[in-house]
Amino acid sequence: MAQVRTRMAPSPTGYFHVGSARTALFSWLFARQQGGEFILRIEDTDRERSTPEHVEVILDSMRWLGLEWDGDVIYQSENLDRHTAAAHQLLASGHAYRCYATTQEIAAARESAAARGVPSWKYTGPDCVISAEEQAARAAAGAPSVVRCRVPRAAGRIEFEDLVYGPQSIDPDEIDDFVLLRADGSPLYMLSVVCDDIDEGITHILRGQDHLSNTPKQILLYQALGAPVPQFGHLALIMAPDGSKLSKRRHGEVVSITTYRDRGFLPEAMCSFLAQLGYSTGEAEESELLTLDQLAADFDLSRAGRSNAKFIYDASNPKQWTDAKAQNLNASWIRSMPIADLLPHLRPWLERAGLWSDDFIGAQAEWFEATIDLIRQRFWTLEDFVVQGAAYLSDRVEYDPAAVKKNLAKNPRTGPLLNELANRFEAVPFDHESLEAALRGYAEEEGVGAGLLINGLRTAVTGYAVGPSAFELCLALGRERVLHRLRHLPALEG
RNA sequence: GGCCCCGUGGUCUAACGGUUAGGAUGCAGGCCUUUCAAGCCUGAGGCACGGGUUCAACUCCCGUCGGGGCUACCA
Repeated sequence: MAQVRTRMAPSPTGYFHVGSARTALFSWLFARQQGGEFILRIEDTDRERSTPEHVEVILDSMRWLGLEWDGDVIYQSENLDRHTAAAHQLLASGHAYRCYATTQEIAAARESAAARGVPSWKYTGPDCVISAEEQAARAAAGAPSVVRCRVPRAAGRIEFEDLVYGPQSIDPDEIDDFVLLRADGSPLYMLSVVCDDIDEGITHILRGQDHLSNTPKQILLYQALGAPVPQFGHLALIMAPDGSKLSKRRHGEVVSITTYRDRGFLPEAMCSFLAQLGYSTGEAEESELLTLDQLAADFDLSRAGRSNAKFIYDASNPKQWTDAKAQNLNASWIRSMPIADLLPHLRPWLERAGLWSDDFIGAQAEWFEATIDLIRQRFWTLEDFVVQGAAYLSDRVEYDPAAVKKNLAKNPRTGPLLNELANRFEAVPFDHESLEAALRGYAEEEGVGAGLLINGLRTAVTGYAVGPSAFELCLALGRERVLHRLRHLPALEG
């Protein structure tokens, strides 16, 4: 039994599409589950778009997601000679032929067929548009020609078993004698993919459902080339909220994997989200927070859905910039994963924001971890650690205007009360019980609700209206910072 | 237009001939009360439609409608 080998074959477009990421994920999981290999091939034959930068985006995205590939990255552009050689082999074996009809002539034939009421005209042979004599004349005159695949129309329907969609059966008369080589001799996608997949020994091809109707043509090519036909598995597509195809052009950054990385997503969250789009993790799974290893362990293509999944977001609402479920999963991962696993993801963010200290993994490690654990319970992205988190990890406080207004500025007494609260805090042991007793006692003394001071305290020392329990966070912040911030409140306009 | 694929609450999904159609997310309300984009509880919300087959259909068949893909000398 040959070893399973899957591949991901993206073309460098300048971004890595979430749908591509999902295909890559499924291919990776399948290979992993089968104990096989997963290959990455860059389909860089479109010179315009294939810049090194564009390739890097793909590699970065794949690495970030944790989808490491086996062996070196393969570049399709390096195999072009083999693709044209394959076309010549097909020409020699009679599986392909030269076509001298021009695109205009073919279009005209198609139109007139439509005018005659022929529902679907196909290019079905060398002389279906121009006569054999004319072909010979053009050949003799050295006219340009393309190489077309000779679709075996008498061989009956083309059949295959799709790993996701089940049995497929296509009438060859529904397929044109498709072009293999352009007039300039360059190979087309249909030929190139098949050649590369044969060369790389790909056994299972998982890709978007948009390739389902290309499959019969490719099967024909495998057969004509005398190669074993791999197994195909097509994955339902990810659609935009309005049901249209998700595209960078129309839908923007939300479709790009690097956006998620840059906005503080955890790759684990992205993978578990992608895995749940159009796929159901087994009933045995209690949690939706599955790691790649857990996902791979019982990966089963039969649980892949056949209907397209919508990706719901609202570009006009900052809180819904991407799918709510994705955000929820990210928050869940951030809040529940072992601190030790979270740290490697968090550290670069803190470093970039100038919030990192080596003491966090040294002298202050215990405090640091406890603090992270405390504040992450209400965080949604890694970015939260450097915005709201700054107040806990440094002397920097970012005051949220709405919070200041609500908890500090609204009641004119708040400021002075908090200033005095600093003195009360200074006079007692710095522990939860003492602080709470001091605050409540002071509130009673002044005839104000404890809530006024508690909420004011939270905003004064963290900058935000929401966060952990006020006393707990004071302990995390430490005596000096709390006292200092209570004595140096932000400007209270309005 | 032709060929192909799909159709369970807003969204992601479970149930594969007999369930009060389950879960998640989102939404609404409540609790907590010192906050909430936290936590806990409750609630509203679904089998696209019409025919069959069957004692019995979300589950099987046909049709309709709806959505999507492909239909290039793009990938």
